[in-house]
Amino acid sequence: MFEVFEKYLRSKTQLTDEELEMIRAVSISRKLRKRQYLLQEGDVCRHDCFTSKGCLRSYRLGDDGDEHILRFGVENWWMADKESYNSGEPAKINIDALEDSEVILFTRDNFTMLVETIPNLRLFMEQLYSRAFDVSQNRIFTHISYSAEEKYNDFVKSYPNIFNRVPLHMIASYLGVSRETLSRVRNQYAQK
Amino acid sequence: MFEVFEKYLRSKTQLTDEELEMIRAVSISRKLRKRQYLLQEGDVCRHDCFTSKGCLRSYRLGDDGDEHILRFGVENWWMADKESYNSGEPAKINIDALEDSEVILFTRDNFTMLVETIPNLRLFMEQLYSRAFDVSQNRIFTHISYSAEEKYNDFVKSYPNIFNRVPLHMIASYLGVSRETLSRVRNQYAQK
DNA sequence: CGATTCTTTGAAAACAGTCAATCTGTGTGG
DNA sequence: CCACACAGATTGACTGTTTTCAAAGAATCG
Repeated sequence: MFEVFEKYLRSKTQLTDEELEMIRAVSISRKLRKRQYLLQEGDVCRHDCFTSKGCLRSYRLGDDGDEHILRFGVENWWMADKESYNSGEPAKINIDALEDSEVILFTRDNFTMLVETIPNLRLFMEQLYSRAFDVSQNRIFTHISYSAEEKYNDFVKSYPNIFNRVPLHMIASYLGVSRETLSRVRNQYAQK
Repeated sequence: MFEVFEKYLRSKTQLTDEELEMIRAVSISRKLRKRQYLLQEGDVCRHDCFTSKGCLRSYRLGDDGDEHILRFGVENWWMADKESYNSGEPAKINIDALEDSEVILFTRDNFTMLVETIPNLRLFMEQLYSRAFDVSQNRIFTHISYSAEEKYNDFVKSYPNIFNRVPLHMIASYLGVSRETLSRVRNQYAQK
């Protein structure tokens, strides 16, 4: 299971075999069944999670009690509640598997040790964080300026591999519109 | 003008006098008149900007041509188009002053030199970035799960110092609702 | 096949946006 | 000091979009 992660790292970084072995040594491989939790609200997020196979999502419950999907994560995506992971506070979000999945986990202590020992890994992770931030900022822009239809089209364009893989009502949740609205938006769009 | 920034750093970090002097040496102090641009769409964002006095905003134009406010920045807040700053690509956003302001600027090269030389500064900036990311993620949650009224109340609660300082129609833009809707929402709320 | 999950559709209600007019306060120039 | 312009906020009437509720039609899975 580590092979996928190793391939990912080799394609994105210039790590040596020794460094990769060091990473492997502290990695934790896990299988997740569909619908299985990786993190539950109230627990502390103790791991950063790389998805080597399958599909995860993170979501948070609203006051009304329904699920609002924050992110999806497929192969080669990272997933964690960074807020809880960094602060040690209980997580406000849940993470679960939408498909049978395989993940690589790292405890915070181990991962901190790795980035402090391996400069190229630190560099890579910093690039990753700043791109994650940019993505987040761009998503805010879509929310304050796009209509439901524009948000859907943008999503399909940006994440074709996710959109044809997760149920539509979850995309609706991710976009912040009702499933009925998204269904209508999409069918009107198909007619054009 | 550097004093405000120095005070900020002293309160948040354990930097030595030598380190602070090193930072000061590469800092650029600028005054901005109200309505003056710090960054215009299409230009490359060459500086990270600390606001020591006044109020800035960043915004991006929609296809329709109107302004969508991404962030406000008052005293002790940082402001930049990180995407352009890191990539060297032209900025998609604008930054301008809502009040006569004073800012401290750092070029990317200088700031990189600083964080690589001063471990405590690096640590502090990393904490800053991760909190900025958390804030960003939480804002996405408000956009997918809150109504206009809830978004307004949340904003007032989270940023009391900004809400009583910038025009209402800009808060509306920030929240992604029309100024008329926000005006109504707020007056209904006042009646309770 | 039966159960569950997912998607679609219709009709009504709630919500938010647009357009236009008015009101308010502020500041500038004569 | 006044008149005027200007930016900001509010209100009303109307339109359009989105949600909600309810039902029914696909698709999937054990």
